Amino acid sequence: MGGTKTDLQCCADDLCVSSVIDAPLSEPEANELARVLAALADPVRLRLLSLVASRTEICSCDLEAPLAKSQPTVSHHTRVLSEAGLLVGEKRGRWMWWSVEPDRLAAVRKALGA
Amino acid sequence: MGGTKTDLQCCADDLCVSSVIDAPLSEPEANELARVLAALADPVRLRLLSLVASRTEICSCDLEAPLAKSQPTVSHHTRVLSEAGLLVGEKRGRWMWWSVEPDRLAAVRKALGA
DNA sequence: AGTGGACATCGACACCAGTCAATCTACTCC
DNA sequence: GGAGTAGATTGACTGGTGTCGATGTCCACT
Repeated sequence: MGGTKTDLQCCADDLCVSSVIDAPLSEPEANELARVLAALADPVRLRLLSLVASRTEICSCDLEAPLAKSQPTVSHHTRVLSEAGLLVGEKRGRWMWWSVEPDRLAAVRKALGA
Repeated sequence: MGGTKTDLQCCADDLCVSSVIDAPLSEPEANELARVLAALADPVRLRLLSLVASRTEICSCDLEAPLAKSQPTVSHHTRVLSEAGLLVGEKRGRWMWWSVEPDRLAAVRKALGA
């Protein structure tokens, strides 16, 4: 398993060559962009992302209470977000510290029509 | 059933008061944003949206071939996108003409962190 | 009025995604 | 080493979603 950030990127930090409204998307471009958007298209994950961003760094154990979700559920959502490249985790001691990947979110915005 | 664009908008054209990375989202904000993102999080709908944008206006019947989907499936996807406020349809004669709602996409970008 | 075409709706199917209890793994501290 | 804790993983359940054939509805044109 590992950090499967993305296999289908066209360019370095971009999700597609141009934006959705600029030119018809190819199927691979649409698939990859849809993958990242699907990671964002969940209320719990959006709140999780905004919680991480609000502190620049946060531990998994400090997410359960504000999200009102069980530990496996929180672990599931952090995994989805990190596999989408939106979150990066670093294990320090017993704790997992999460921070946002701002470039990735910027790439989504750009793909959605700069 | 009418154009249920959104019931939870905070401001006029915004999906949330500030962006995801600026402050923790409230649950209603997260729900509404997730709804729009879910409409975008499908490869077929992304390609559909980019097809409509590429011609500024397109008829439903001209979407089946490039998308390689059946007529009911195309109808389903246009419905999802229009209920999310991303597409607007106008029936002229026998044909349904679709165009994009650029403000709505801009609101999504803004919600994703200006 | 009747025919044909464009689109919406319905029903059914398969597949995927969110959730949590239970369990496993790995690390810290005594 | 042993106990306790943070987090990942597994398995099962449930609800939602993409897809299409069949059918319904509305419009245009003869």
